[in-house]
Amino acid sequence: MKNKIVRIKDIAEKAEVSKGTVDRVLHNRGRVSEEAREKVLRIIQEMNYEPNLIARTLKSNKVYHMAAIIPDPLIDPYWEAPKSGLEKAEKELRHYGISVTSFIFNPYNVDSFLKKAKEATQSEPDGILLAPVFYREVLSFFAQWDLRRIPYVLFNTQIPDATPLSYIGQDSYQSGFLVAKLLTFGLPEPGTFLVAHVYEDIPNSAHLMKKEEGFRHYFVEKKLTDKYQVVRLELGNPDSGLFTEQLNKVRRQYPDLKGIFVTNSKAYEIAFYLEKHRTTDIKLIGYDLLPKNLYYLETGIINFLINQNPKGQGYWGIQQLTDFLVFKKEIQPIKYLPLDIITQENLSYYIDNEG
Amino acid sequence: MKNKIVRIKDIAEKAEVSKGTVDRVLHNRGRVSEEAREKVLRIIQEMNYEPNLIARTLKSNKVYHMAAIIPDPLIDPYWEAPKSGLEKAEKELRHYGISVTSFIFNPYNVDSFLKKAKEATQSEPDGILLAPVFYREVLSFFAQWDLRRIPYVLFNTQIPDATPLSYIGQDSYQSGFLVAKLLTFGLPEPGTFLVAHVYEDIPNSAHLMKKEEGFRHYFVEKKLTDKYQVVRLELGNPDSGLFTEQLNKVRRQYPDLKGIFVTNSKAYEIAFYLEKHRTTDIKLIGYDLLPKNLYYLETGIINFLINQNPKGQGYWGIQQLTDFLVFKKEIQPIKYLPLDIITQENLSYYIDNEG
DNA sequence: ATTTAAATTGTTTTCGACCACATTCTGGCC
DNA sequence: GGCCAGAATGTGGTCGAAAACAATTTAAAT
Repeated sequence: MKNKIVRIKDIAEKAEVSKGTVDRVLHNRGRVSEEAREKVLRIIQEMNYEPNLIARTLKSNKVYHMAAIIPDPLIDPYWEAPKSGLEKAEKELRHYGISVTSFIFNPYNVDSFLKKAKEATQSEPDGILLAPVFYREVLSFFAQWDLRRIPYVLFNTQIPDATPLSYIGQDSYQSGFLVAKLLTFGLPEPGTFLVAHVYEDIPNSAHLMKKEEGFRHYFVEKKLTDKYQVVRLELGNPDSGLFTEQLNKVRRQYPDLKGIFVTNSKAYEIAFYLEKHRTTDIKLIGYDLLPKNLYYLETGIINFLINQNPKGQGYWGIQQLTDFLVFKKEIQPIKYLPLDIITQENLSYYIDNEG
Repeated sequence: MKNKIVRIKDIAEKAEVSKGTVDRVLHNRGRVSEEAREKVLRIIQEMNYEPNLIARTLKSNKVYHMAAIIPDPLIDPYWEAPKSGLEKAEKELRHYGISVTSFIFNPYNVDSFLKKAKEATQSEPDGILLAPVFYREVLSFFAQWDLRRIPYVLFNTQIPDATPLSYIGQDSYQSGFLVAKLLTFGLPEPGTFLVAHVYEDIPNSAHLMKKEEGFRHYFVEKKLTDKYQVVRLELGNPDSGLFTEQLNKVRRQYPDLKGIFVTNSKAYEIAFYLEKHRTTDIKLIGYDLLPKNLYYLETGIINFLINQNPKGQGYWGIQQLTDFLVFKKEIQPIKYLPLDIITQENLSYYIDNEG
């Protein structure tokens, strides 16, 4: 009953070979006779051997350098969370020889991205964690890294034509689908919904389009297209007068506006507008637990937020790279994080909690 | 770049003593001259030494026996998840010398619980994980364990008069509060809500009362008591005819019944009833991602489920005990798990995912 | 049959913390 | 000076996996 822990030595004894031979079989190195190989493999199966990761990492105290290429949190506060997540992972994994260097670029400036991605590549890292916000520009780097056999993990934005070690983030399509459900839940009368893209480079943001697609598809699938109408709006810089004017126009044009779906983390900009215009009958759903969003969630202007768990994305990104490089585990190519539905009432359990 | 990892040997060299002396200083054992002690302590500070946990746990191959006292999954399928969670933790932590023995009792039989709890205590475990479903009976065990200095972690049910190492689970009050929000979200007309306790020993289930309390309090706090009415019902064995009769009676009595809140994982029993009676205008919210619940979530009879993350509760319970016993970490006395809101559209990301 | 290279298998050290054991040092006493 | 207790300090083996290194066996060539 008491399954004692099986060591290489135990296998060696049972197979009547030396531990050197077992080691060679385990790692497919050196030369081993077919006979010995089979016997050892059989006994490994039988005894259900699992290598002791503690001992393994103690021995090979190699240092793994990882490069994290992420946008500047000072420019867009959304990126604070992934950064703190990867820092948390680095701290936990330091004893496994993990060291992370951040390369921080301006998310509104392609050249800044190119420069930092180049620097990161030149630092010859053992692994790369990347938020690929510039769809077109990132492709040539993928080619380089593939060539140099540097594993890279993407997060936040899913890129169709890439074969990263892993993608970590949400299923954008499904998240739009979910938002549609929440906005229509319990609504008796027909009306109009607005999909708002706030201050984004839309052609370069495939994931935002996926969200809209999922949103719209909900109405088709549930046969609600007669009852509800969906319109879209691309909003510019929130600090400009144009922003307000665009929203005014939409409200005039669709007096039966029932809800707004903000596809990125800037729901607070719309909430600010709604508050100023004392509009309380329009439901508002957006993404991410930024302080400004939380403020409007508390006041009730934002009804729900979808938590993209950005901290977790940074954290799991480093974890995945470590699992691959250090522990040689199988990596799932897509790690979808859950679509957490956040409201005033369950908010506190998602803040500064969870890996 | 001076990130070289500091070892005991490095400190010994710098302090011009042997590593034995450094060890004695670190662990306050044996005798060390005041002079040497101070010098070593100073250098430990200077070099910012942190012991290598990997090496430490490799050496000390002590085995920690943990006892998990949990209800029988064959009697109530809810308990499968915690069991699989703690098994997952055991597997991950086996190399740290963690071994878990389960003591499984019948959740509808006090004597069975007493017997198993006694057995567990007699096995002299290094730590205990417990689902304290019998409020009164468990108290004397707490006293025993406190006396014997056996750390115990509670999960699922919070017990007011206990000082466990840690409680893991949800805030029951807040979860009822959240359900009220969801049931009333977007509802224009007034109506009645039913709090249904299905087949439970209510006086002994303080956490279910907490849920009801939170639920009712929502209406008070939001000043909705004029608009909505809340009634409660304690239902017996779902297999009996009485069960159906009770529900029939409630529906006759409150024709404006708008929603039902099932306080435990047995929402599927009510869903079965609603389906049979072709009732589609009553919203239904319950707990936990049991297969039967998921079936009715898919068909739309259950609108939302609150995920209590029972697998995570088992998992984190063992993790907390390990952090305490093996890694000597500080343990937070309450670890509230998030109140995950589950609907058809985000369900898949919560199933068989996550630790 | 002897030599030799190749193929196979065995042995030993290393990683860092820990701990039992061994050794050296100090001061007090005859 | 010599002896000894007790205080202070040093040494070396252990954990399991890994990998460098050493030794042995096999098969082919002369």
